[in-house]
Amino acid sequence: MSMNNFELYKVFYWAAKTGSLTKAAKTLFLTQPSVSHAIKQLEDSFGVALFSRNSKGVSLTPEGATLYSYIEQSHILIGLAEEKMAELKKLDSGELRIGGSDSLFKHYLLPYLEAFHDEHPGIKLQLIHGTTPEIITFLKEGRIDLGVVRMPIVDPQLEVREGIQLRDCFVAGSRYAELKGQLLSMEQLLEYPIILFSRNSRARKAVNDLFNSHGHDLKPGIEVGSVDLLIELARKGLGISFITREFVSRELEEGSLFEVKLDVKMPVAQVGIMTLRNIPLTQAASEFLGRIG
Amino acid sequence: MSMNNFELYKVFYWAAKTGSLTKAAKTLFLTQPSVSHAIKQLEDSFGVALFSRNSKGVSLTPEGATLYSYIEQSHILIGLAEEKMAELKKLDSGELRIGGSDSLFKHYLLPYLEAFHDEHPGIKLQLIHGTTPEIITFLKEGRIDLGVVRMPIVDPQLEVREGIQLRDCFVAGSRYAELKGQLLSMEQLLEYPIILFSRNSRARKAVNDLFNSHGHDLKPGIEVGSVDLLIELARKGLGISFITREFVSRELEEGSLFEVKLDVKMPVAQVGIMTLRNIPLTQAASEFLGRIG
DNA sequence: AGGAGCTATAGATCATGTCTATGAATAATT
DNA sequence: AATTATTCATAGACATGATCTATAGCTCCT
Repeated sequence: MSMNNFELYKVFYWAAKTGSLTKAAKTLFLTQPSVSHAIKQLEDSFGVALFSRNSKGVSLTPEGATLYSYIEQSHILIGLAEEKMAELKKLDSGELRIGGSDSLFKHYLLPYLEAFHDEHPGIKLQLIHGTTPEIITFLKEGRIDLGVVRMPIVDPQLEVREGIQLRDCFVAGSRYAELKGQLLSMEQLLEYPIILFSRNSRARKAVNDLFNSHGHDLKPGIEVGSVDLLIELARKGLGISFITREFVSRELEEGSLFEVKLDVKMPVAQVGIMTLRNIPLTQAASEFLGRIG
Repeated sequence: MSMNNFELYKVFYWAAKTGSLTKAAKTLFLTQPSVSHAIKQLEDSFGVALFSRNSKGVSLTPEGATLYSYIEQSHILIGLAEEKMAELKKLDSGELRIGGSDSLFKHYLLPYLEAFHDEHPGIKLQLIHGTTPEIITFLKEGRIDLGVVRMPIVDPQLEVREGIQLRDCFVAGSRYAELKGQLLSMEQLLEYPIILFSRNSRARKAVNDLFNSHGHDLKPGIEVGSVDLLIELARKGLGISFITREFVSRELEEGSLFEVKLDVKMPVAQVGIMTLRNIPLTQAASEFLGRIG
């Protein structure tokens, strides 16, 4: 296995393509003797003449033509590769794969995603939703570039940046207008029907723990599976929803919902943006990260 | 247009393929720092990380994987090219294109062609027949590697090697047995029906000139278009054939034909093997030339 | 804690690619 | 026919840059 210096093939390519060692030299910003020497090296290594030299340049011998048919392809591929890398660098292509919960996508990331997409329409966006442990698995398997979940995350393989702070709260609609401005105790609150996000969500666990630690048991009247439904049901007056305040900021502003304040401090949750420690980010991911931070 | 040193891609290929800079270094007979440095150059040139370094080697980033998909192809092509060149050198493949007359192919080149083909069955043989000027044109157009014709050839672009000497003569079959061993004059010969090769052949022109220079006119009783027919008709007794002696050596030996001797010196023709001056020969052609010479 | 992997970094070295200068051949000028 | 302008080849000097040695840092495993 001899294996020539690949650089020689670049010289050969241009010599063959231009039909002139002099022109090849100019193309490659070399001198003509350098090109002459490079071609000679190739010819010596193969023991075969690649060009016939005539008075107005060079032309390929049959063997040279055979070689060229391979090298041309090869050269084109490298050219494409270099173009592609430039594209990736300029964020004209590539992809950005983010894992998280649908509600975080919608209520937290959406504006960033929109801006990013506007600026880099060539980047394919992929949003993968799942639970926090699922997201972590995806990240470790290399299926996503970023994970966006609620803190705390403790995993030595992960590097976690802090995102927005989420403050959970109870909200109600006009049906319970009498509670507006009041400060309720847990007991008082528990007399109303409560709407909670279902299952294994971190927010749900946090609020249950909070009530338990005060000797109460928070049992929902209604359990739903989406943040949108939490909002909708609260507006319709079916109960008091436990929800992340940032997700209902619009409704709170326009007055279709108001916060039901408790006399205990509500838990604060950090959004964490996870990446794999020591694994380089893609261009797209690092650009996107810069925007969130 | 920046254009990296292609040699870097060779290093990148092996680093990606082996998943280890150390292994790549061993493959390339380099040291690990050299490989590390080469990869760094590539990464700097693209402004993108190509590998993530972990404790047991390296693995491609998405950008690195993109690059690899191109470089792998490119590398494979160069590998194929180098294999192909080795094949051409070893005469395991390639082609040999010879121009000439059918009779020269059959009666002069055939044994060489057979031997060459036996030894190098991978070489595709191509025989192109035509008149001398046609052969010369083919040669200059690069459609054949060698031309085999009768001398003299005068063309500054051509390099001519001498091949076998051809001595033309008249031959007859048993029908004219009385002429065997005799020395005829031109007048005497002209009383017999003469069989000549037709038209614009060089041999025909030579013999006509010979007779003209002695004040005679050689008019054929029969004109044929192939050497085989010249032989066949003479054997069948339809006349006396003018033919190249080397083409009927078998018949002369076995006695089915005998030479009709004239009292004038018969012209001698050299076979010339033409190649283009200053144009390198293919491996196959130069090997073949060595055998003829 | 120690060892055995791995890669990164710094700096010295030296080989290799590149240059200059020149020659030789051919073709187009004059 | 002599001149000029191309082309590529060759030789030798030079310097760039690839490669090496030595070392450090990190992670994993015993």
